[in-house]
Amino acid sequence: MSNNAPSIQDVAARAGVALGTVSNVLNNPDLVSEKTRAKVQKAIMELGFVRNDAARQLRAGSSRSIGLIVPDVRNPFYTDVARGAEDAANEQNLSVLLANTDDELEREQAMLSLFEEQRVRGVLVSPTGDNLEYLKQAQKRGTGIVLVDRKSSDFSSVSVDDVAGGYLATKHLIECGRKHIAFVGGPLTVHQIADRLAGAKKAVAEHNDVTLEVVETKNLSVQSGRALGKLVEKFDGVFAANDLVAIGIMQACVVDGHVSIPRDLSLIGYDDIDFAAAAIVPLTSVRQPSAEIGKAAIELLISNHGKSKNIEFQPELVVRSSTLR
Amino acid sequence: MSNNAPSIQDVAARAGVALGTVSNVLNNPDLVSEKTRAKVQKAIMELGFVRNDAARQLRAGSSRSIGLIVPDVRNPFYTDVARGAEDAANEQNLSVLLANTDDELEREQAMLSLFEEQRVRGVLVSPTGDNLEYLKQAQKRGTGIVLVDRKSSDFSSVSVDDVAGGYLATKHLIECGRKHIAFVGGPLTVHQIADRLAGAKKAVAEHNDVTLEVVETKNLSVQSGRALGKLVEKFDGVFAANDLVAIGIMQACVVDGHVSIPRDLSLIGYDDIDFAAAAIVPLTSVRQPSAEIGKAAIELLISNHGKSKNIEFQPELVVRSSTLR
DNA sequence: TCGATTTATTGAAACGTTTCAATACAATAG
DNA sequence: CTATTGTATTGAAACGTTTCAATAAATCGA
Repeated sequence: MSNNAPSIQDVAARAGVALGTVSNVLNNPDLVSEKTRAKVQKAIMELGFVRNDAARQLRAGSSRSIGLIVPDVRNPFYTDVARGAEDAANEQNLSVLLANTDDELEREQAMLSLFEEQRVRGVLVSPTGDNLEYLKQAQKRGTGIVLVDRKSSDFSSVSVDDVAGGYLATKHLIECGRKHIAFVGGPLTVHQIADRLAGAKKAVAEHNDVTLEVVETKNLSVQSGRALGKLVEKFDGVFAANDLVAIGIMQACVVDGHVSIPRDLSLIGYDDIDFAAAAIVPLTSVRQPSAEIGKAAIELLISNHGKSKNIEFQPELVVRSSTLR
Repeated sequence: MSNNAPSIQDVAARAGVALGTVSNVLNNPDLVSEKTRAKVQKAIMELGFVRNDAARQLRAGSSRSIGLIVPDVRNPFYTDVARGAEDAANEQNLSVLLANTDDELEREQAMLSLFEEQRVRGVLVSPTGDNLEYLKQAQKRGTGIVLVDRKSSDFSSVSVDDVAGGYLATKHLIECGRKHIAFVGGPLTVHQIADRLAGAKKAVAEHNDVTLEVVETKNLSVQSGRALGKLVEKFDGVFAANDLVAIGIMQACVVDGHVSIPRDLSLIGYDDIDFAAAAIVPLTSVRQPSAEIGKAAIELLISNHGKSKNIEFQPELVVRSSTLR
């Protein structure tokens, strides 16, 4: 930015009015006579005046942005959440700024600090780690925090019942007649993943001829799934902790060639992203209402008057070819 | 944010030092003696002080954020670009804030204004429309602008030769023996799409027994592709303007059932997103170096001293099953 | 015509930082 | 012991808005 951007003062001088009048044109146009308003507008145009938001915020105290911190922008689930949040925010004339942490706690904290320093209206965050202490600190300082895709009694939150989702998925595999099931995903320290696994264990526990094995991955990317390669051959059913991993596994099977889905292997994912339906073998998945999650989170943030509130959606099984018998 | 967040003044009082010293602890720690620094740090902790970025920026003039405006966050191509940009920015201790416009010019302008008012370090933008006038205005006002995935002599830019890409794709279809080719995508007012079409026309013009027909869509989403349904039956080759549309078309064919890819129809997409390789039929595509584009754009923005500079990458054909003969 | 009311405009004060010239103090050299 | 240099600390000024009490101008009623 050039060092001498025109200020409200400059506009006032050029329009031949007082500085307060320019401010009124900007913020309370109906307090200003039509004639004066026109003069000021003209001066604004001619000078190319752009309001300095830093000064505005400093004086007015509040910002019109909301921060959204996600662990992986490349996961369509999160961009779907973001779209839902955006739509809800735009209705209130607020903007959503998206920040990516790449699963790194350090970046998560840096982004939170950035948003706190910017005094955003609030922050929606899908925390990657298990320690929410620093989020509590932020909340204590007065920053509105809403947890997304994660539940905690200390914050408002919008989540999906991941235990139920894991149970649904695994029960479906069992109903397809599968006996040797693998749960693929990680790191297991991630809450959502641990919950999905818990649900899976619950379903398996109801049948004493079914086994469940955990194959932990570094993260939930297509690459992680693909890297497993033949590892899946010893199983007849795989529950992947999200669709990206499932798609990766599917790619590995196709390259390998001699594992056929769903004949040799039933595969189920999680999230039901748009691409699940378009996969090599259309992927059975557990649907989370992503856009609604984003929308609900914004509403919670805006209406939050002290009390924290937890919204939990129920997941839904979407059966496609990858688990047909 | 609670109305009375502690200020530097409060910290100074508590630590028993002057306000300027606190500022130095924050910005020039080596100017402050170890003893004093410790006292101040302690006070900061105890009060839960968070620097007010608005005030900081107002006085210091510069921000540490860069805006990135994309037409569609749900298109993996753009999130890949974002990741590249982020990585490059983080190296310089800068943050990238992502804004989505959903192909709406109005939102594009609103987001640009937001970033301008925030006096960001610069804005990377992949403009949706054809009229770049308002971007020129912003540039004239002093905001650093770098065009992404779009070329113009008025701005620095990082683009890919879309005419060459369109040519590559179409030539490949022709080499597969296809005679009745459809170009699917839209709106054609979008520059990239028009260029890809131009490339396609060029390739077709070299053969007098090949026809090219344009099927215009409202946008480049999976839904748009899927909505076409049987429309594609009259062609034996389809060049989709991006992978999302191609995947949608593929879904429609699979549901329909009696169009087989690649036997009846050769299908090629554009962007080579991760999911292309994982599609029902692995999708041939034209690869754009997305992360490199983001990285180059940041570097251009940072090093931009007056002169505008255009970087153009060359696209690359990635052949998969959807166009095997 | 005059006071009362409404409407439009004014400009000083405040927001919380960074900056920087001024000052205080400590260490060193002669 | 003084002069010089270097190191730490200080606090007023400035950044560009919004806010708001005060004033000016216009309108109205009788």
